[in-house]
Amino acid sequence: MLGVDVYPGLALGPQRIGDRFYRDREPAAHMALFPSTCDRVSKPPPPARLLAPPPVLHGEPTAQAQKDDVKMDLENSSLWKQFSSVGTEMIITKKGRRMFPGMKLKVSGLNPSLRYILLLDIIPMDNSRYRFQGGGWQAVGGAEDRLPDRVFIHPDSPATGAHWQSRTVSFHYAKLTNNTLDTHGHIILHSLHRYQPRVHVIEARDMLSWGGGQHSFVFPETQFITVTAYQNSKITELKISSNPFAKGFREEGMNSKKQRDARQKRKLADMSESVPIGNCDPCDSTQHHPNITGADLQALALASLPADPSCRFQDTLVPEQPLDLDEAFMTSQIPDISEVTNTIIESSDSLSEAAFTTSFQATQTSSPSFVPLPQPSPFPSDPSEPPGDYPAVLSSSPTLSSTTSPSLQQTAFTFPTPPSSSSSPSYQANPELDTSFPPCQSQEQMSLLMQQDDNISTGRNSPAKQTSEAFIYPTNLTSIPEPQPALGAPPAPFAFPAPMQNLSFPSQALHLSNLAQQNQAASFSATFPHHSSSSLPFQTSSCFPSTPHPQNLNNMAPSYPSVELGGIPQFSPAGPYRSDVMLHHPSLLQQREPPLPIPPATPSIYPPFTSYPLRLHQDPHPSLSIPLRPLYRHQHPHTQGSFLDVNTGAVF
DNA sequence: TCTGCTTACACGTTTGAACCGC
DNA sequence: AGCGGTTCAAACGTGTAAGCAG
Repeated sequence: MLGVDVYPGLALGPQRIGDRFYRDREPAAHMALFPSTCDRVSKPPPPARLLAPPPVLHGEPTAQAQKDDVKMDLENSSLWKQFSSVGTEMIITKKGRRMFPGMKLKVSGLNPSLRYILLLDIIPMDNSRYRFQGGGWQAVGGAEDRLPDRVFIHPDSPATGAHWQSRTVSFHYAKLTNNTLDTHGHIILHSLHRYQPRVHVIEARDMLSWGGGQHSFVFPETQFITVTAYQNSKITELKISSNPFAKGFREEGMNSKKQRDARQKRKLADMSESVPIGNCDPCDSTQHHPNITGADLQALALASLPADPSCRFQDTLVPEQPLDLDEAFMTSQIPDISEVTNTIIESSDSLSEAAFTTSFQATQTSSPSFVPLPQPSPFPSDPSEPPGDYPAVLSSSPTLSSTTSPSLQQTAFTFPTPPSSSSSPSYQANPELDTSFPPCQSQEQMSLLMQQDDNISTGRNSPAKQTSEAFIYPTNLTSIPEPQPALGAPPAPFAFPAPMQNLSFPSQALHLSNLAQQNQAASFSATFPHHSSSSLPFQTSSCFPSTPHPQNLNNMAPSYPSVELGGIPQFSPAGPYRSDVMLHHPSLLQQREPPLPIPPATPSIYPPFTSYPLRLHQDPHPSLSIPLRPLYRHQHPHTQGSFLDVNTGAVF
């Protein structure tokens, strides 16, 4: 829908033709699975029937909620927060570049016997393009057109809940590229844009009824700005110090600047062949500075980091965007039909969808723009001083949108709600976060920090203290203005299990819709300062939203329509933090409350994003996928994950 | 001239095949 | 023959810097 419905140009572009199954490192395994884009363009897909908006749970989770209380922790959260405190940059290259830090996750709450598919997708944070100016990132214009949406399917998918919960789930094989013609299936992003990764857990009950439940997780500290070359030297230092592949660039490494300079000098000397190389070269790597150690240099690098751990990225709400998953593709990923079917556990009461969104908290500013950062002092005098943070880019924070779909009128609003301390101990005051980067943090301390991170990954430490749980917000889903069938249209040719009766099954391949340019419902946004009050329970967490204080709620970005907050109980300032889970269940369809009043539209320099749920689609011709599934598995016994072009089909 | 992107480069890490011993 | 451990080389990942394009 992105390419076809929203960006027709993309659908017809040359990159569409090349989209095929692709397995990384084995480009020979290209297979056409879905009809060509042109074919699908000529044949409008069946309408998508959306999941009902989930009920917002208040208070203690219900028994139903507990039953499917899927949680996800970001295990290397502390590392992410280090980068986020500076302003994470991700290199994107034509050939594709891995993310660093990677997404290391711990999943819990899954049904051990059910199968799940884990996906990673990356969505733009706003409609802005950024430039690094004055030591900070500044929005300098409108974003480029949205590129083909692709998702990365974890190579273990589908696997049982027991499998996912027994280990750390890592998406480090996922690659980012700026090549719009990429045929490797890497996730295509624009340079100098701001993105937010999302992780989706999709239940795959069996071949024909996957998608019984769905959970999406967003970790605000993982948002980043894409670059082709690092702009912020602090990010470079952090990457070099923490990425094992970049060890060569550390001070003690052979590819350090000192060593490189020495090599270059030697090279020049060899070329001249006239000047003998002596041992007195001050840049020679064989000479050491006895008083400067690697720890000192690293400490100096760390000291230059801002003392305040707050995120460099401000807290724009992550726009919910749908990930339409075509069953034809998803089932093609299931290697053993019988095995899957044997594991079916009919649970008609299980949730069918849960959406979790979150946002970075915002500073106390009404500026909707991303202004230059003040240069952080390497030796801050007052740790409590509000950080020189990025003012918020409040593209959709929070959003309130509704659609006028004749068949399913739904309302969605998204707002930050930090989890409760009881359910998310990782949000407790964390000394590690509090101290952030002491000016003279030693290498030993840093190593310990890293080790803690490793311990988290290996489960040696209590994740409750070391990990960051995904923010879970009560989020109603926005109905996607899919093409609706004409009245009296024939019913769908397939009957699905009860939990899927309210799903839509267009013929589109696995599809991540971008509705940013569709008719948008009104949105409102607000800032959620994270250092506004010492009484806020989560102020010590660098990247966590703070309580939506009424004053701050009133301090909304002027470019966004206002909303009557009193009509939204979740904005009650007295409300405690808690992680709410939204469940989609057919039985709740009839219990939907009327949509919230749409705030009056006001001029906005940042077009608000529509709130996008993760949508499940079922191919009306599932047989297409059957022969390809075992074929794929046989050809790719050692999978490293699958990339999927959600517009045209799967690429591995 | 400036900004952003591509490419070659050198280095370190990862991975898997080959080899060896039990 | 099978298994486990070690070694080694190729592939891969990384940041840097020069060069190019707009």
